[in-house]
Amino acid sequence: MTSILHACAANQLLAELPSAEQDAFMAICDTVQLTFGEVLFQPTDTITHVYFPIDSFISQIVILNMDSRLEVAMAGREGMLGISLVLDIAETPLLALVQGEGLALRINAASFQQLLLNAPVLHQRLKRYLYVVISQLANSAACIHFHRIEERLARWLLMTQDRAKSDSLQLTHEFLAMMLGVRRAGITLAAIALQTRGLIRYHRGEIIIIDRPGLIEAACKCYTDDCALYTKVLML
Amino acid sequence: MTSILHACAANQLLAELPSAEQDAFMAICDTVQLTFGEVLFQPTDTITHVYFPIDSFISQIVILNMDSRLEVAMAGREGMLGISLVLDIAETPLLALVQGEGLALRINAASFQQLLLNAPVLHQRLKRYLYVVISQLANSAACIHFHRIEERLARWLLMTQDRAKSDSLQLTHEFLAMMLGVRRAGITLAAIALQTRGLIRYHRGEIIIIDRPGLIEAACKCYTDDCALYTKVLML
DNA sequence: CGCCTTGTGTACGCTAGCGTGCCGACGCTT
DNA sequence: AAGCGTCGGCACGCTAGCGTACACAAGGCG
Repeated sequence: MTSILHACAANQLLAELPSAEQDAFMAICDTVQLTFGEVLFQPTDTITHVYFPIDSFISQIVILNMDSRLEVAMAGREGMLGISLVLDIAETPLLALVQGEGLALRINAASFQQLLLNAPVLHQRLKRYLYVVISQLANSAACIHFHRIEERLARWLLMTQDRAKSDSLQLTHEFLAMMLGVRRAGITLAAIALQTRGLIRYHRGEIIIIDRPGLIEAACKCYTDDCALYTKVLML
Repeated sequence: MTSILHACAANQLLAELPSAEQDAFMAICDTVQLTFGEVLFQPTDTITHVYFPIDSFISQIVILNMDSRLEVAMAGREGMLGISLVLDIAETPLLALVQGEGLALRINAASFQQLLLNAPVLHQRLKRYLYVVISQLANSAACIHFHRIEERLARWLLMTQDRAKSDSLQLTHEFLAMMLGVRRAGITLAAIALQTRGLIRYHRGEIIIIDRPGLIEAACKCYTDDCALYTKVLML
C-alpha cells in the first residue's frame, strides 16, 4: 500500500492531490511494467487505458504516409499518455512507443473518465497539462523546421535524461534518427560533434551525458522554453 | 435579428445547435469586422475574447526567438480562435493574425466560459474541435519537416481557399514566405512551378486558383488528411 | 506626368541534409 | 574460438533551400 502511495507521488501530475482524489485514483489504478519497444497505442486506435509513467517514458510519434516518422511529444513522470480522454475523445492520432522501460500507473478509460467527474483538482491539472502539450506541439513544429540536427539532438537528450533520471541512455543512432526524422548518418555526425565538444560520451547503444550545462548550451532554446512553460502552467 | 441568425449558422461549429444554446449564444455575442493584418492575440496574452469567424480567417503563428515565424494553424468558418478557454486557460501561446478580412462573432471570455456550462452540445463540439486542432498540429509538424515548399504551398492555398470561399486570394509572396517559414524567393519558385502546371495564376498580390483538383494533386496528402479528420470528428 | 514604393524574377555561391553504400569493430551466440 | 548480426564511421554525389543582392515592373500618389 505504501508502495503504491509512493508510486503515486512519483508522477508529477498526481503529486500533492487532495487525499480524497488520491485515494479514488489509487482504488482504480494498477501498476504495470512497460518494456522497451512496446507499442501502447497505434494511430486511430481506441484508447482503452491511460498511463501515468513513474520511471518509464513514452514517445509519441506521427506517422506520415506509412513511411516518414517523427516524434512530436514525450511523456514521462511529468506527464501522461491518453490525454485526449480529458476531452472525452477515446482516440489518439499518434503512435505511442515505450522508449524507457519502467513502471507506470494504468487506468481503464471508462474508470478514468468517471474519476475525473469527482476529482476536480486532478481534472483541472490535466487540462493545464493538455494546454502545455498543445503549446509544446506548436513550438516543436517550429523547432523541427528551423533548428539543426545537432541542436535538436542535444535537446532530445536533455529531455530524455530528465525523464530517465540517469546520465546513461540506452539508444542507438538508428533509433535517434527515427525520432528526429533524419538519417542515421546525420545523427552520427551530430553525436560526434557533441562528443568532440566534451558534452557526451557514447559507445555502441549507450550515450552518457557528461556535461549537462554544456549540453543545455548546445541545445536550442526550445529546451529551456519547454521546461519553463511546464513550470509556469503546472507548478503555480 | 435574422442576420445574426444567419451569421450564426455561418460558422460550422455553431451550425445546427439546439435552439436554446443558439439563443444563449446570440444573446451574448456581437458581430465584429476584422481587418487584414489585425493582431488579435500576442503570445502569452490573456485572452479577453473568443472569435468565431464567419467569412474572415485567422492565422495562428509560432514565434521562435523573436525572429523565426511559422504558421501552425488556421481558423476560419470551420473553427474558432481562443480554444484554450475550453480548458479554462485564458492564455494563448500563438500570435493570431487576421489574414482574411471579414466578419466574426465575438464573445467576452468570461461570458463564453459561463455559456459553456449551460451549453453541453456546444461544449462537446468544441472539445472535439480541440482534438482536431491537436491532431493537425502534430501532423503539421511532420508535414513542415518532410514536405517540399511546392507541396506545402499548394496545401496552404487550398486551405485558404476553403476559408475565403473565393478563387481569388489577396496574398504576396512575402507574406506566404512568412507563413511557411521559408524565403520569399523560395515561394516565387514554387509559385512559378504551380503556374506553369496551370494550377494557379497570379499577379502582384493576387493569386487565383484555376484548377482546384490539380492543386489537390500537387499538394501533399496532408491537405486531404486534414479535411478527412475534421469531417470524421466533427461531422459525425 | 513622373516618382517612389512595393512586388516579383532571377542569379550567385553556399550549407544542411539526403540516399546510398561500404567497411570495420564490437559483442553476443554457439 | 569462430561466426554473425548489429552498430557506428565515413565517403560519394546530389538536392532543397538558404542568404543576399540586384534589376525590373506595376501601380498608387503627388
